[in-house]
Amino acid sequence: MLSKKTKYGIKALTFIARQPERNPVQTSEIAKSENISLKFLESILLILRKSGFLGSKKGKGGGYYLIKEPEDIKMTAIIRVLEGPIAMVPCVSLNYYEKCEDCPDEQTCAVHKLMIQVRDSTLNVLGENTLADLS
Amino acid sequence: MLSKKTKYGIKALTFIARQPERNPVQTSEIAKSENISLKFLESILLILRKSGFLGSKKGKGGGYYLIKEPEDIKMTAIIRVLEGPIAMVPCVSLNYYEKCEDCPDEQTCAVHKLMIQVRDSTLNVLGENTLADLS
DNA sequence: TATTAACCTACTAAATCTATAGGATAATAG
DNA sequence: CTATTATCCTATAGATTTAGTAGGTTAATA
Repeated sequence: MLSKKTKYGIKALTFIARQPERNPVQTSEIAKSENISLKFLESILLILRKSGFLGSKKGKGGGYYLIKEPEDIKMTAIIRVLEGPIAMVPCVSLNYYEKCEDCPDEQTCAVHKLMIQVRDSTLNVLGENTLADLS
Repeated sequence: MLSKKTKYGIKALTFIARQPERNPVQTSEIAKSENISLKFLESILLILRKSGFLGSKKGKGGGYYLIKEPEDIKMTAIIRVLEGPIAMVPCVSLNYYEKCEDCPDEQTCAVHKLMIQVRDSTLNVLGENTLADLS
């Protein structure tokens, strides 16, 4: 299941991407429009800024704005930052690999084999979609 | 992320499916071989029996056995029983649908559109794989 | 100088996950 | 009939994660 953090993050990014001008959008505006808790959204946008998706401006007329073009932001990148691994088991994760404690041999593990297929098909979808496709 | 419950369940089912004879396999044997807590595994196999994947026999020589042929057991069915919805958001789940509280209109929701694609590609993989493919 | 809005840290309530405990039930062996 | 075996069932507990709240600091603008 996708966490609310990730869900809200994607919604916020598409909201910002939809703006006609590249003017900064305030957190409160997004929170109100998308029915998201203001404080929770603040923390999410902060993560997205720190990880290079957003720029920010303080004070009146401030807010968050996209740093890159929407078509250059893949959904894989957003989800990896907010949700973590895309794979359903750590032992098939490309970016967050971890060995399974219980599993003596990955190569012969049934779950491993299956989850590689799931990962690849998911990566395919998320890699082909950009923020521009969602806006 | 896949829960350990689901992971162990799949491992146990493939273990049972791999048996040369259709003789019952004891929980303790699976637990030992697959490094799974015995009591935890007991509860998992119980679920799998109650949901129609396994039959059981008590007493000496007892254990669990497959009711259907491995090639007739799709991974979608197993995962839905152990993990719940395959979709990443409830609002695109086919078997566990729920409306999102925050979302006024599903049809225009960016997350919704994206997650339908992810769901379909995942369903495709899990629907084409059966227990026989993993054994 | 006042206002605005991002920035930052810490905390908390609730839910979920991963088991564990302790026994009840039913089948088989002797 | 009795002991043994292995499934069956309920309750509970510790750990982790999630989703959010509280309360303030910093920096830009008017």
